[in-house]
Formats: sequence, structure tokens, C-alpha cells
Amino acid sequence: MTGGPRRTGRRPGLADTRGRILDAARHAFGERGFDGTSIRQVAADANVDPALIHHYFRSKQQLFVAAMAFPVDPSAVVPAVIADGPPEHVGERFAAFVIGLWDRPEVRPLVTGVVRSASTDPVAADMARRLLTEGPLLALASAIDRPDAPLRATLAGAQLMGVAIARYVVRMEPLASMPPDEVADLIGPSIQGYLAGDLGASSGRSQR
Amino acid sequence: MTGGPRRTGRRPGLADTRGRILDAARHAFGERGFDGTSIRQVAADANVDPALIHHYFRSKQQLFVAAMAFPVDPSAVVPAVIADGPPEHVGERFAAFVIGLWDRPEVRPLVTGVVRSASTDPVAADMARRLLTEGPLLALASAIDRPDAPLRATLAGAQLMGVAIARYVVRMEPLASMPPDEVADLIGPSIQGYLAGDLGASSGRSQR
DNA sequence: GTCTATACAGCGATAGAC
DNA sequence: GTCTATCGCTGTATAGAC
Repeated sequence: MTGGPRRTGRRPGLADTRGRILDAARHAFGERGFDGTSIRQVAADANVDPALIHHYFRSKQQLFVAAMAFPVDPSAVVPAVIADGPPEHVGERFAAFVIGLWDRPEVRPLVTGVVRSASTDPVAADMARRLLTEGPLLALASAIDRPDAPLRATLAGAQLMGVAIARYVVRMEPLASMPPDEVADLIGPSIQGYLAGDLGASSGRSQR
Repeated sequence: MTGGPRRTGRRPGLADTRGRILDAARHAFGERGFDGTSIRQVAADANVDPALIHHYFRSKQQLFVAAMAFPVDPSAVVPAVIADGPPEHVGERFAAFVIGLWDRPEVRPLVTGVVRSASTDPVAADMARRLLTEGPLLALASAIDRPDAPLRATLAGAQLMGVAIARYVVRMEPLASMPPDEVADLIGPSIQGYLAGDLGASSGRSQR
């Protein structure tokens, strides 16, 4: 008992420098992607010296993964999504969950940042893949008792990624400014079809 | 008729320098996006001097739009797509046309280039928007006699863009290596639902 | 039409003073 | 813990010789 309550327990910097850097990085990466963001720029936004960023995080890459770390684990929600209603609407529920999550103001920069950077940076591309088809979607697709789970997860993931880009990045109207539950309603049936429907165009497509 | 067949009709450079630059630029932009591509690199690939690129095209931006110009006008195909079969499968036909077009080896770099760059570059974002929702898709959605044509076009465009990213950019399996007509079969019903179905989760295509 | 040379700016990263 | 200074490199773009 050598001291008071602030003994050795990681006294943060004067005004939480590390946190300010992370906030600024999240915003910058979300707005301009990995390549479009410079460390000097992040430092200016956070009112710190550029060298400090290299001090806290070793490289720009590590700053990126630290700033883009998801605050919640989407995999944990899969059982709840499954159990929360009738199986013939599990796709709708999942779409509502994902869109609702992505729309939260503290999550949106993470989505746009990862998506914006996935085009160029291999690390970000991996994060995008994990975020969707190799993550909760695959678990969900596997839980539903239908064949071709990986294919179903990929198709549903492609659908969700397309909505993310159209809504958050390219800002296509009227999709961009629309309440999230409405978006979930619109794309829910498509997700449901991919997850649990009969794959392929069903009936009379003889040609092609 | 004053001369032979090659009168004044634009004698190309020694080995079609301009064309080689465009080819190299198409490849580079398609592979690494706008930001990830440097003029020096394109010049090296085309075996020309970097200054020549600035000579033919004024800036990197203009090189981009020149290299990414679509060789075909997708709008011209809309009437054929509509007339070519029953209206209840127009979405499937459109999906097949688009995927078939994007899969052509000379078109694929254009798709990946525009999509990869749309994240960062505003000009590319505009091109992506025009390519989809403001282009043939809107015409198609308007031609179908259902309300909310812009919304339908946007939703279908988001679906197609997601497939493009998953298949060509992030390369999610098994979607990435799969014959194009199979892809069209898989996503056709979703496009059809967005274009002509009852929007919203309640009715119609929950179970197919 | 083609190339050399270079201006000018920005980048990530590091060393070391305080 | 914070900042100054700078290295080494790459980018776009331009001026001007051949």
C-alpha cells in the first residue's frame, strides 16, 4: 500500500492522448480509407505530434487495426438471432441486426473504413472477409439446416456489403438517407432467400 | 476520294503509344485502384516515358476516365432485356446480362477499377453511381410498371455492386470462381424481387 | 513525338534532445 | 511522454532539349 488509488494503474496521458489519436484515426480512416489517410493528418486532427503516433502504435498498419477494432463481437449474437423468432424470418432479423449495428454513429466509421480500405490494403480485405462470410454469417448459415452453407454465407455477405457501400460510401439515394429498420425490411427477404431459400432461379429459366 | 484508304485518318504513333498507355493504365487501375496506381508505374508497364502520359492525357484523373470508359453502352440493351422473355423473369435476364458483361476479360478491369477507386476518388464514385442506379438500371426499373422506380434501381444496384466486390475484388469463395451463368442464376431472383416484387419483408418472396 | 531533368510536395519512419 | 529534426523515398506535374 504505497500510494492512493492512482498507484501504478496506467495513468493516462494528460488528456488521454492515445484515445484522441484513436478517435481521429477512426474518423480519418472511415472518411478517406487507409491510403487516403496520413499519419501527419491524424496527428493534426488529434492535436498531437506525429511522432507520438509511432510511439503508441508501431506503424500505420497497426494504428489501422487498433482504430478499426469492432467494439462488439457479432458472433455472440447469432444464437439470439436464431432463437428470437420463426426460422422463416431469420434472414430479416439478421439484416435488421446488422443494419442497426452499422448505423450506430460509433460503428459507422469502422464499416466505411474497412470497406474503403479493402480495395487496396490486403489487411483490410481480410478484415472485410472475416467481418462477413467467415464470421457470423457463416455461423448463421451453418446453423440453419440447409446445404451449401459457405455459398449461402457468401451470397448474403455480398448482399450486405453492397448495401453498405451503396448506403454509407457511395451514398446512393434514397437508400442513403432512410431509417435503418426500413432498409432492413427491404433487404431482409433477399438475405432470407440466400440463407434458407432454394438457391437458383427456381422454375422456368431454360435458357442460358 | 483523293487518296487511298489511309488518307488522313489518324495515323497512330510508331507502335500505338497511346493505346499501350491505355492498356497498361486499365490493368493497373483495375488491379490497384486509382490511388494505388502511379503514373511512373503505368509508364514502365507500357514501356514509355512518364512524361508521355502527361502529354497524351493532361492528368492522372483524365487518364483514369479515358482508361475506364466502357466500350459498350449498357443502356442500349434495356429494351432487348425487357422484350426477350416473360416479365416475371426480367430480373434474372438482367442479372445474366450484367454478370456476363462484367466477366468478359476486357471489361473486368473496368469494373474492378471503378469499384476499387470509388471508395476514395469522388470521380470514380460518380462513375459507379452512373454505371448502376442512374444508368440502365433506372431505365429498366422505370420501364417496369411499378412504383418507386428509383428505390428499386438503387436496391438492385447495391446487390449487383456487392456481387462485383465479392466476386472480383475481395474474391470470396465459392462466388469468385464460379461460372458466370451460375452466378446469374443465384442472384437473379433477388434482382427480380427488387425490380418487380413487393418491396418490404411482409409478402411475396419470403419463401421461394 | 519523345525523353532528360527537375521542381515541389507529401509520405512513413526514426534518432535523439528535453 | 513529448517534440524537433531529418532521412529516404515516392508521388504528380512541368520545362525544355533533341
